[in-house]
Amino acid sequence: MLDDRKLAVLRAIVEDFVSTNEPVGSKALVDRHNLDVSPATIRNDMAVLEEQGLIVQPHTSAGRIPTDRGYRLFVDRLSAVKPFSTAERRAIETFLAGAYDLDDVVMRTVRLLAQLTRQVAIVQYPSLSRSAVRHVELVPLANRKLLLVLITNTGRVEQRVVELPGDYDDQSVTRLRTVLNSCLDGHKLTDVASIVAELPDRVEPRERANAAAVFSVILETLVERHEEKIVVAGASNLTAADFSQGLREVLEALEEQVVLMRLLGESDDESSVTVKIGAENDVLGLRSTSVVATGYGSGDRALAKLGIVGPTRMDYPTAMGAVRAVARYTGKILAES
Amino acid sequence: MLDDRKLAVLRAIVEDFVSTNEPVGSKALVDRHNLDVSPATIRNDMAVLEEQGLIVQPHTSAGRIPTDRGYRLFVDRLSAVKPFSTAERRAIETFLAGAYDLDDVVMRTVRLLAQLTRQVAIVQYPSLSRSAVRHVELVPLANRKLLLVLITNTGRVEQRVVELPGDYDDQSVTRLRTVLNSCLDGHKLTDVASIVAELPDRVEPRERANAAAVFSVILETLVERHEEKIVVAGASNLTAADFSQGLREVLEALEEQVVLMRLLGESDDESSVTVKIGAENDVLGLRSTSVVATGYGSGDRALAKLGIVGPTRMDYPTAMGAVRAVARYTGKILAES
DNA sequence: CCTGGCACTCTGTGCCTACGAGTGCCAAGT
DNA sequence: ACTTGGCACTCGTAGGCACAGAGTGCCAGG
Repeated sequence: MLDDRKLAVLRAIVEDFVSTNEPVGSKALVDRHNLDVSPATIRNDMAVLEEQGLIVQPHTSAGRIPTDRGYRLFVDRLSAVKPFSTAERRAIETFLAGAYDLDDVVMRTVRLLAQLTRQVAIVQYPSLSRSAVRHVELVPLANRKLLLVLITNTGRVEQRVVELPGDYDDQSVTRLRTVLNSCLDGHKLTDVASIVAELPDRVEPRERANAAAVFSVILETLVERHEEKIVVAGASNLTAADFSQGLREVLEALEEQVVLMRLLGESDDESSVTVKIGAENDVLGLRSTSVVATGYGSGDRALAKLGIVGPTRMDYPTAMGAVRAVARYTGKILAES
Repeated sequence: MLDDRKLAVLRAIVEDFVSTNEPVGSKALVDRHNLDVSPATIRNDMAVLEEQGLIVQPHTSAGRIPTDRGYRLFVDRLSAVKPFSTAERRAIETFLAGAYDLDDVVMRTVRLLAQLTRQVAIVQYPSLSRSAVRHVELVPLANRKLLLVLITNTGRVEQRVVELPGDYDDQSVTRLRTVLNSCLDGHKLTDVASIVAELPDRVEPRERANAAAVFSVILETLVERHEEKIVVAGASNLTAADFSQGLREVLEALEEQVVLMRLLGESDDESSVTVKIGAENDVLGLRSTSVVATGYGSGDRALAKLGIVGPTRMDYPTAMGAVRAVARYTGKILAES
């Protein structure tokens, strides 16, 4: 049904349309690619491709453009991730290596990705739920108030103010700090909930009220407050692709943390680059955009995800190459620090 | 030269143009406002206003639109900040009061401001240089590495990894922590530089190398790293005002921290609302936008600034009212916490 | 100083035509 | 069975033109 030449035609249509942003006709195809057939033959092939729902023509007597399904087939079977040259990879690595703390790593990553792909880049902070506690700190702030600082092995610092039901003295704070550190240190954040549940036994009865307040804030911070932090860069790149009137909706969607989480979160395989095309993103308002994403991490396991958002008319091979390369080197940097 | 009626005409032109986005003609003016004169009279007035550079016509035989100078005069002499109703103020207050830490306060503030004004909102984090040290914490991370955590009285937490030249033991870290806290606690960040300069005398000689590394990072963090953090929200509101092709440049400018700093930073008076119109912002690419900004703080002194960015064609009285109200209540929340 | 009248200058719109790109289909060739 | 050339058909785009409408500037009169 779809022989090799028809697939080649589809590939050519996608490539031409991506680079010119104009519907591509049969004559232009045979000229620009060295297909050894006549335009009429191509037209027949095109008719079949259109019947399959892989391409459409915007209006009668215009060239064809790929549909979401067409892009999907292109990505799955007709294209390969474009690898980066060694020079490019070295540039990426040195740029990221200049970062001096976690915030800076994430910031540099998202900007780099936006610049490389000329799309909107989104990067999720290394996830709380997959990292481990490295240190817990309690800082007396004022009467009946403590600042709780949680430091993870990914260098992330979480802070919350705790309001205590009763007064405290320095000794009790020190004791509590010691208990927390000895019990939580090195444990995965996912296990913290069950550990904290058993902690009250290890605290003197008269201090339990205050301790309980601290414990509940820890749980809130780590468990209930699932909103992972996500940063965005390169929104101005959206103006290049003419979204006619959808631009507003795209910008609005990109400001919603929840939407970004869903965009990144739905992919199953964490180590490879996944592509969601057009309506495959069931986010309203992003029906005409594609998402290229992957997981990244400091070791073998993925800590979080990053990716790009752009028009469905996108240079997928290059975008996938950039996402993969950036994810790899960001993970490397995180592992080293 | 500019009598009362001419000023009233200017005011009417600004108001009409802001609400309709169409050049306003003499006939429409007398209809919509109750000026007891004929259109011809208005035309004469308009000619004078145009001669003064306060209004222009986009093309011959079109209505007039205000120039930057026209808006300037309007803001300075023809309009009053529009106060918010008590209901609105209560809504603002309760919305902000729900925040549970500094990040959340800032996040809520910027979103609120964007929503109230339907413009792009920018909020600067409470400035380091005007707050005081509340606590310094040193956390052993790995061999020859410490995590330095600085906590300010505005609830802001700064973190940096310190690479030490030599090994350390727990005791030396504890001593250093004690010294730092006793010397820096409660001092303004602006004074920290001079205090730190004298600190080496209070450290044992064999620990000076490590201590010096920590001191230099403190200085870097507080002094050299001037990039104050700024958050932006409501970029999608830019699509409502049609910037024709300048949209890309505006979006690009809004992603540059440095540009945002300049936008907010140039106003002298910190307690009142300042307005920069069009080319008064000497930032390239923001020539057709206006900035309405003010300082906000937890007490009598301003800690940082916040404001909005929008097209010069903006409802200034309402925008100024919103900026003032939000600044006031955000400051109040910060003072309470 | 205000007002009504008048001529003038634009822009925007609708309509028509011509043109060109591109297709679909068919009959003929390999 | 597939490919090819030819041909008619469809539509979107661009240019030309006339026309209406909005708005102005100016002038003479109140």
